[in-house]
Amino acid sequence: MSDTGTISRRREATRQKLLDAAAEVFAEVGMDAASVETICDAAGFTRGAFYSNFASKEELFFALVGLVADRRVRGVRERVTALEAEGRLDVTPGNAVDIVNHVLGLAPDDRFGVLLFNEIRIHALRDPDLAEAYLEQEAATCASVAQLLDDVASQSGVGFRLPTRDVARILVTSWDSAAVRGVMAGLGAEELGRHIGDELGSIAAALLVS
Amino acid sequence: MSDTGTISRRREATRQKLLDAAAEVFAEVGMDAASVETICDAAGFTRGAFYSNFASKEELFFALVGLVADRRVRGVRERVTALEAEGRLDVTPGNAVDIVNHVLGLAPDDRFGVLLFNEIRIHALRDPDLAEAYLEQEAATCASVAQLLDDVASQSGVGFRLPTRDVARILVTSWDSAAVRGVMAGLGAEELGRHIGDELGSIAAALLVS
DNA sequence: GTCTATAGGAAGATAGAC
DNA sequence: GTCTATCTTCCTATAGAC
Repeated sequence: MSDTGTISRRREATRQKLLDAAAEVFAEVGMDAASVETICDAAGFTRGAFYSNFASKEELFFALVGLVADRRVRGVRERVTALEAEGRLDVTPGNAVDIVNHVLGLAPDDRFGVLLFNEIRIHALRDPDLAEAYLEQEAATCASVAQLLDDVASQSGVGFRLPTRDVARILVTSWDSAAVRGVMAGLGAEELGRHIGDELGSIAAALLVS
Repeated sequence: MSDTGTISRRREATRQKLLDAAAEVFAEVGMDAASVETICDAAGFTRGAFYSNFASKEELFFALVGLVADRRVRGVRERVTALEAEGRLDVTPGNAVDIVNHVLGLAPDDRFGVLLFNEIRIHALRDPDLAEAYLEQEAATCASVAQLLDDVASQSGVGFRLPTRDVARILVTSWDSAAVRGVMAGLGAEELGRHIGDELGSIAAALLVS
């Protein structure tokens, strides 16, 4: 049992290292341009270990998409719950941005996350299975944000010009497109965060009604 | 001179066929997964003709990006000019959508355009040269839409809750994200158009103030 | 200008050693 | 479980025929 556990754990660690390395490589050059060997080099293994853990590059990509989607949904959910647990939330045109930014915050400040996310997106556009996972993840994210907006609105006595569900969708998609523009413009981490904040700020302000 | 002209024209036609075929293949499987041979097959040529016209797959991709960006910018500009030339424009929460939809309308209804556009986008995220072209194209598109919004606002005596430049950006990016969601959901041409219209409609309505 | 033929290399995947 | 060796396939790019 100790043996099985150890073996299993080592295998799991290898798998994880391969997934992490793949995430980086996929983000940097894209899934199609990434060779299995490059991924293995980055993870510190050879192709033998790779094929002992994954049937193919595609299978690894699918697994990775599941992980990323899960992490994002769970992360947003946790941060929303944490914020709500803190008690009363003041919302103003000013800090609404920070709140959304913080809640979505999975890599708002780094190029890597944006690249990986958009790599997944383009493949989801072509593959029905991935599309389903992508849409589900986005819907879950928006639902969490909408819940936060509801909560914040009732506590602060403010309202929105649209159903919170729609507001959430606008904020989430605007966040993404602002991040894309920021990365393309070559912004660094902190500039990227500020840039996204600015864009979301004006939108949130316009949709808020007190 | 007739000979030179003919040869030149034939060459140009071949180039164009290759570019069209490449657009389709790139949209369908992505630039990295697309082989030169697949593109040639789709265009009705062999690789010899390909390399006589382009130095590499990358060069063709760059040329294609330029074409697509140009066509989009010019198309939007022309439709805006045409609309303004028609004279007075009534804008209401209802038809604002149709106007934007029509103006952006380069392939609002087909999967192909959305795929190609997003394929360009992901590569622009990784290549500074492409990024510049992409951002320039987006800025030009937004500027045209903003100009239309200005015009429409002054003629209809309505206003927006944000600078028209920001409104334009929100509409353009929302249009894109709605299109992506629509394609992922497997919507057909007419459904896709309606879906985008619905999403933009509520946003436009919320940002409009009379 | 376009085609056929081919060189040369890269990448996915497997089999067996350790 | 991981590594080395290898098979096989596919692709880019070129050279020369037509």
